[in-house]
Amino acid sequence: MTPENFQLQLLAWFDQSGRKDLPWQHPISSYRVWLSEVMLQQTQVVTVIPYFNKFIKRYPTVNELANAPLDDVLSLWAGLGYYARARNLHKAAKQIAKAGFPETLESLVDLPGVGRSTAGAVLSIAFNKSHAILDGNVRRVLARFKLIEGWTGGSAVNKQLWDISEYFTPDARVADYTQAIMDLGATVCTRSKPLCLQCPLQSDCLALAQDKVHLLPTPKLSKKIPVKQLVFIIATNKNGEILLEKRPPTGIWGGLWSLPELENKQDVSAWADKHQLVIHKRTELKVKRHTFSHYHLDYAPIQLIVDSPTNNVMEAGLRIWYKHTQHKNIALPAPINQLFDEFKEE
DNA sequence: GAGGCGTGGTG
DNA sequence: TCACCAAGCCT
Repeated sequence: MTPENFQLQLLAWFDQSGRKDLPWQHPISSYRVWLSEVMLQQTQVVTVIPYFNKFIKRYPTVNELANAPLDDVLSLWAGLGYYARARNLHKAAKQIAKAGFPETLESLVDLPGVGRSTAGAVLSIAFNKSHAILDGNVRRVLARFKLIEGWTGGSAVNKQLWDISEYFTPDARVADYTQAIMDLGATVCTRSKPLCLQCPLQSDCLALAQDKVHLLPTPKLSKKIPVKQLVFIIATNKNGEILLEKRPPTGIWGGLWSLPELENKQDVSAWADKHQLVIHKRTELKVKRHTFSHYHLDYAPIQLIVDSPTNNVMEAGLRIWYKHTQHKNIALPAPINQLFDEFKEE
């Protein structure tokens, strides 16, 4: 199938069945497309929509995002995951505010958090410039259409797919084309139960012809992920406030606020002594599991009712007493938020 | 190249 | 309950 034919079929399908009412499509701007593409990294559309709307409401322009404190940005991002994206977004916004919005592949990839595929998406969708993308949807569509076997993350297969993606990317109507091929992957050429009978490319799809659609793209060999254990301290003072700690700027939940952590529950009293807290009551809650992409976390919440001396100066900026029943404008990891929600019900 | 980095939905 | 998955990027 020629690229022209491929594009024609895809665009005709898009005009009929593509998604044209996503929040970042009205209106289209470089800032809105960039923001949405970063949020959509490894994240589904339905999850992103409310976060995108919150961000646009709070930060209508990139300048307002650039001038916001990182803590505020993280608090809006809380729950969306992969928090390096928020930290990079903020850093990139500052660069854009100073130097203007980049309009070339090289300058876009220079932004933190923007790789080749995100850059291609911004250039094609926001500027209608002819650049290819290779996200999960496009990988799946192209791997099937051209019957490319082998894990698509491997360098050889990866290069092959980029070449194919560039080969099919048109000069005209690139914005629609890019949206079209992603939409096709998201709604027709899905990982499980693909709707091949509705596909505009079915007549030339090699995987369909050989009945190998369900085998492609080849999944990565899965490894067993480890289990880590720790104790979360829920220390509540007489004002009903809970002690929170600021996490390091990088690593898991980087830059967010979380509960103090201990390796095991024998360390609780030593921990309390260290922070000059007198324990009045101690309750061990049921162990729960939170699963990350790369490990399981089995955490045992231990609730402590404590007295803390007046003027108990916490390390500046790294510890706070937090009223979880009130304002929520603080960045908490999802499982911590869930834990607090359970408390509120009582 | 391989591993770190979230979360919620699904079968 | 559990493995797997979804619009990747960075080190």
